[in-house]
Amino acid sequence: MADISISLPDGAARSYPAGITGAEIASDISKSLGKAAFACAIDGVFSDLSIPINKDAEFQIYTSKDEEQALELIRHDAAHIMARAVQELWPDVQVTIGPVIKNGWYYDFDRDEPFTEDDLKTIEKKMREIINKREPVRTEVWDRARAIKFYEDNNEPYKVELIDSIPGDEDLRMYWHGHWQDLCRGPHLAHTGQVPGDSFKLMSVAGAYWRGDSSRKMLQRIYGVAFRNKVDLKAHLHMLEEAEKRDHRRLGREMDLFHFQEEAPGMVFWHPNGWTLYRVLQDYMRRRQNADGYLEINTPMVVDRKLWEASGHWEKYRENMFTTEIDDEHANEKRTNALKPMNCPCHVQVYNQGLKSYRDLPYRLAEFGSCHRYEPSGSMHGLMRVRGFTQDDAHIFCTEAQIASETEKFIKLLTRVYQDLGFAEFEIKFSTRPEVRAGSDDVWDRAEAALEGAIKALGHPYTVDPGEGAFYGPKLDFKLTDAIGREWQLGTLQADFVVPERLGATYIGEDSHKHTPVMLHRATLGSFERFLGILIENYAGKFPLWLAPRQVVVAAIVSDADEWVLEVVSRLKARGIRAEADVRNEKINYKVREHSIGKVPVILAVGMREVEDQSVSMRRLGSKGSAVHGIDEIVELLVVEATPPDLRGQ
RNA sequence: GCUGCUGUAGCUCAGCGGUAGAGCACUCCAUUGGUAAUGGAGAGGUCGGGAGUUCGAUUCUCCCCAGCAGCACCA
Repeated sequence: MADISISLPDGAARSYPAGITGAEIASDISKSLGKAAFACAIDGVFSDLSIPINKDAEFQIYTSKDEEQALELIRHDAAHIMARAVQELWPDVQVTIGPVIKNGWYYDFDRDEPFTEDDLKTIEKKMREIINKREPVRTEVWDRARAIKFYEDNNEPYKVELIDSIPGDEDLRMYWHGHWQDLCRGPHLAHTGQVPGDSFKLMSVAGAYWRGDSSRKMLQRIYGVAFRNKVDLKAHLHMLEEAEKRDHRRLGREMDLFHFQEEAPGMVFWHPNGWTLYRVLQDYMRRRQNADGYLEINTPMVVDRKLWEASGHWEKYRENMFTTEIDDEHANEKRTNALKPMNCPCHVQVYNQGLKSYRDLPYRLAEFGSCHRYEPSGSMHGLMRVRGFTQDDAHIFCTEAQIASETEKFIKLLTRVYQDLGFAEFEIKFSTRPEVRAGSDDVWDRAEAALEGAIKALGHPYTVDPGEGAFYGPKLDFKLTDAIGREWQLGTLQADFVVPERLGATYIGEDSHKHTPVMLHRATLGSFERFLGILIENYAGKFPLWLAPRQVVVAAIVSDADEWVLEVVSRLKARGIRAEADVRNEKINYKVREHSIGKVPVILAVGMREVEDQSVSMRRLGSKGSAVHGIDEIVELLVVEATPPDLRGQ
C-alpha cells in the first residue's frame, strides 16, 4: 500500500502506510500517548481514533488535557454508557436521543414505569461497571436499509423514525460501546474506561416530549453531569449549591421581600422591604425616562373586549387573557371585559386623542402598566414568570425614518440603566422577518436595516435569530442569565407596522395628508417582577446602598446608648436614609449576625464610647472590621453613597 | 398544559393506621453584653383541600389545589 504523509501540529511530518488509524499513529509517537489518546482531528475534522486514514492529512491527537474536546467526548460517551446501563437493567426500555449539553448530557427513554431516585443510583452503579470493563468502542458505517431493519427487529421505533429524518446523502454510523450499539454521529472515545468513573453524576429525571413536540409522547429524560476529574465535578456541585443560595425565591423569604400563596398563583404579595426596593427602582426608571423625553401616562386595567377585538388580541391571544363578566344584576350593561395583557392598545387610544402633526413625532408614551396574562401553570417561576406584573412599557410613535435614531437612543438608555443596576454584560438578539408576516418586503428591509444599523452603530455584539420576529415587525431582545444559568428576556424593542393602522393612529405629514405612524414597543426592565428577580440574584441580595431596602441599622450595645441610637436614626432619616434602630435587649453579636443575614449593608453600633463623643462604629456587610466616625461625617458619607446613580454629579 | 416529585408550627425538616416532634424564629423572665447565636421558661399545628377504605386516616386509595425539576408555551 502507498505511503501517506501525516503532518502533526508541531510541523513535523511522518510517513505511514495508507489505512493507518489514529490510534496506531498515537502509539507510534509514544506508548503513553497511545494510551492517553481520546480522539483526533483529521484535516481539522473531529474523528475517532479507529478510523483509517487513506491520504495525506493534517493530524492532531486529543487527550484529556484538551478540555473542550475531552469534555465533549466524556459527556457523549457517558450518554451512551448510561443508555447501555438502562437497557441492561431494563431490556424493554426503548432508547431515543442523548445529546451533550452544558456541563453534561441527557438521554431520553421510553419506559412505562417512571424512573425513581433509587433507579438513578442503580444506573450509576451499572455505568461504573461498564466503565471498569474498559470495553473498546468501535464504529461502522451502515446502509439505511440495514439500519432500519436492525432497529425494527429490535423494537426500537424511535430510532427508525430518526433514521427516516436523516438526509439521504448522509452516512449512517453505528457505534458499539462493548456489545451495546447506538446510531450516532460520533466521534467517541477509544474505550469505555476513558470516562472517569468518579467524575460524573446523574442529576435528575424529568419528562420531555419526543422531538420537542407537545402533541407527541412524553418520554423520560435523565440528566447527568460529567467532568474530566473528581475535583471539577465537586467544584460544579459546589457551584450549584452556591447558586441555590442566591436563588431569588430563597432570598425573597430571607430578606422578607415578597411571598406567593395558593389563592393567587403567579401574583406577587410584596412586603414592605420588597416594595421599597420596587419603588426605588421605579422612581429611578421614571427619572431616566423623563430625561429621555418620555411622557408618562396611566391607562385602564379592565377593558371591554371590543378594544381587544380591534387590536387583534382577542383573536390571537384570547386564551392567555383573564376575562371578567358583569353579573346578572347589571345585565343591562352586560359586557365582557379583559384584564389588559399589554398596554399598546390603550396607548394608541391616548395617542389618538386630538390630531397629531409630524412635528409631534417621535411621540413617546410611557406607562408602568399593570398587566395580567394567564400563563400555563407549569411555566411559572418565582418572580421570573408570573401572571400579574408591571412593565416599564413605552410606545414610540414615529415615522419610518425615525426608527433608526429612536432605536439607537433606546439602546443607549437601556445600556445606561443596566450598567447602573450592575449588569455590565447583556445579550442582544435580533429577530428578523418570519414566514407569515404583515407588510411589504420593502418595509421589512428598511425596518430590519434600521434596527441592525443601530446596534452596529453602538458596537454592541448581537446574534441574529432569523424568522423569529413578530408578524408585525422585527425586534430586538435583551437577555440576562439568572443564578441557576437560565436565560430571561428583559428588555425588548419591537417595530410595529400593523397595530397603529388597525387602531386608526394617524398624523398629519408635511404634505398636509394623513399618514400612519410606525410604533416601537419597548421595555427596558421588561417587567419589574422579573427584573427584580434577576437583580436580587445578581447581587445575591447584597444590594448597593442606593437600592438596599434597609440601608442602615443603628444598634445599641448597651441600653444606656438607646437615646443616642434614636438620635442617630432620626438624623439619618432626616436626610432620606432608610435607617432603623435596634434597641432590643440582645447582645451586639446577636444583632450583627441577624442584620448580616438580613443583608443590611451598614450596621452602626453604638456603645457608651460613641455616646461620649457623638460618634458611631460602622460595620459594612461582608467585612469583619469596623471603624468609628463622627456623626456628621457618617451622615454625609452615607447620603452620598445612597444617592441613586442618575442623581450623582458625574 | 404534560411527566415525575413534594405539601406536617413563621422557617428548615423528622415522624407515623391509634388525632404529632426537633432546631431556629416568636412571647415572658433573668442578663447591659463591644461587632455573625447569653441563659431559662412558655406559647404555637383541622399534618394543602375534598371524598373513599377502616372501629379509627396526618399516615392507605382516588380527585382537586399549589409548589419544585424538566418539557412545551412565552403572541
